[in-house]
Amino acid sequence: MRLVFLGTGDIALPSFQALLDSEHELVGLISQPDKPVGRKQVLTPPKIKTLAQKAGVEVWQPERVGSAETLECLARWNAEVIVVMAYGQILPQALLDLPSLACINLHASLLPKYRGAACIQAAIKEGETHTGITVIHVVKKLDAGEIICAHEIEILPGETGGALHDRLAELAPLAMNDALEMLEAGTAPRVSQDLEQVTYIGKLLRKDGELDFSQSASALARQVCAYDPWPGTYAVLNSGGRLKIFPPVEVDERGGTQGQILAIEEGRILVAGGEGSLWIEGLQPEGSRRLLARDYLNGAPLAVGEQWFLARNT
RNA sequence: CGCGGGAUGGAGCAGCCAGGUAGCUCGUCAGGCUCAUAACCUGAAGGUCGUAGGUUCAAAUCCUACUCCCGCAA
Repeated sequence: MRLVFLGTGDIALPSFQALLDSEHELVGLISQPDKPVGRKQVLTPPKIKTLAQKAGVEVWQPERVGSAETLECLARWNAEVIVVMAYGQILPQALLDLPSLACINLHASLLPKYRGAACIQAAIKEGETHTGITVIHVVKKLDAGEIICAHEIEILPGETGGALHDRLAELAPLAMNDALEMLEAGTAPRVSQDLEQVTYIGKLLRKDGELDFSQSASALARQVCAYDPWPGTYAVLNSGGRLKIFPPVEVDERGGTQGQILAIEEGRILVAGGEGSLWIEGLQPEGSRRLLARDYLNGAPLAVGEQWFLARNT
């Protein structure tokens, strides 16, 4: 089939590569414009753009995907199917109508749960045991289209958002190929999403990584894992300032005053949450680099019983 | 020129403001204690104090420039 790919995020890389390696004719890539990245704000192209250019696939990076030029470009490419994954803009109806067969989206959750941007992290944070890639028809409403197929994987204990992201990236081409085969054969199902089950997850901000120690230790642990490496999690120190917390963390049954140090053993620090407590092993003070709790303790000795993190009453 | 913190033996920090003997908690090594130990005791090794200039009798400390690391914001 004649295909066009819309994607920006790294999670789309394996799927894009799979199309390059396939029998299909990949005629173009639409990706977000190069963006300034990091502290130095260096203008960086999306990796998928570099990959496309190496493979000799035409690339188009519009500011707005609904622009007249973009629609002209797409019309010229004349795709049968448009494949979208982690593109980062809402697609206008005019664009959805262009492909002769379908415009499909690879979404990194088991829809209808976790529509939206931070679906991978949400699945871990909410304590799901499974997640996956869902292939849907793109409609104007975000992630609301009919389902073609879904591939499921188990979320491993203690798995981080980053690790799950990478596994879902590798899973995506399998789901995509299934969907493309069925579309080509004309046997693709169109299953409506159960509206009762719909949840929506917006973009994550750095601020979402703040740990609230009135939450149960298991909820805190899931948050730490889910938000690694982005947006990361931090605790607000009782003395002011922030301390980043990294996985792995371990839940303990012991309880105490929220934010209080209950024990220091084997280079790990046990802090009380709203219910149970959390063993912390990796952390990073402001202005410093990432440390093991063991090393941190050498320079900033903490005592058992000390109120380390701010207790929240909410 | 977006705002801010930092660079001191192998690790994490203090010392800097009010210049004058290199300090703390660990680690390493050796010895001791012990049935034994990651525990305890004793001792030792290990540092051009990020780089380059400047001020001074004297600079980790004050001044200037630079390099690198990090937090926030984007």
